[in-house]
Amino acid sequence: MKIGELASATATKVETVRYYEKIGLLPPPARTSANYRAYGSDHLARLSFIRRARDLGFTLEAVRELLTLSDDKAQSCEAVDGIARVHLTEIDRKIGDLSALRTELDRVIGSCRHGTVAECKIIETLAPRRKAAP
Amino acid sequence: MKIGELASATATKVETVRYYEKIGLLPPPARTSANYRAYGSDHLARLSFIRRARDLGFTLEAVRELLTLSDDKAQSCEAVDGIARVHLTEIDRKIGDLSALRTELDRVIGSCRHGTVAECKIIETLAPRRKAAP
DNA sequence: TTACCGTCTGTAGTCGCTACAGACTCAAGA
DNA sequence: TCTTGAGTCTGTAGCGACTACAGACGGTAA
Repeated sequence: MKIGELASATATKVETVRYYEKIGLLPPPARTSANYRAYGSDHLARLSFIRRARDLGFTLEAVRELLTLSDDKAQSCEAVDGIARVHLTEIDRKIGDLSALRTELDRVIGSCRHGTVAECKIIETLAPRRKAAP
Repeated sequence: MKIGELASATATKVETVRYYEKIGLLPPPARTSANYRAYGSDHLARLSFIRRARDLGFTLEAVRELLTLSDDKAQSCEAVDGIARVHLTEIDRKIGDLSALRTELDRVIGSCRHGTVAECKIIETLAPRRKAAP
């Protein structure tokens, strides 16, 4: 299959496929006589793996590790589990951060009395001239 | 005050302060005879504003808008409120995405039977050879 | 044949910094 | 006085994960 077909089969942009090849995540495929990339089902499987892992928020570096690990079928999957767990912890941290942020931003917005900028509580919160009431 | 003082007063790195100047977010300050940047309280206030807005997750472009708006004190603060609300929506979207991701990743990890990679459910989920049971 | 895709390579841009390299200025201690 | 060491200067390159071109070539249908 050609790069465009592979790309649409995996919901990836053509440029991204070439990028993955460039950084060594996807092996260089054979070429047609016209120098077009010719992919097989192994490429499709590998790219699907990459995209799925990316969708789950793994970094490309983590994806690279997962790919290496998945190549050694006899090995214990502890390392795989470890990577996933680290990633889960990271996601929990991000959710926590964003939730705190949300609360704060909500408070800031809630204080808006829709007057002029001079009396805008949002601006005031961002740039406290004097200490705001606690 | 010198750049290092300004930086530590706002919990910013020196390089970041210079970066903000370069992209026009912070006006170029006066210079000492030794060509050191010499900041005043206006710079401190403006950088504090920037940092606070950044802490709340606004992009630099949004910060730029907020700064422009906050300069016109007579104007209605509707635009300010609007930017904040758009940002809040964005945060809600991110939290939703991450939560869905968390559920999915948790499911994937929960399926790990700690065997070999060949039978690893995590890898299997990422690279479904055949359709997995629903 | 002409139009219009798709593909090729290579490079530069995105965001928000961060990390150098190599030169300077300044203040304090021996 | 000399010498450290820390701070500052400019400029450039790097990060992650793409994305967007430019300019050339290939393939196909009307």
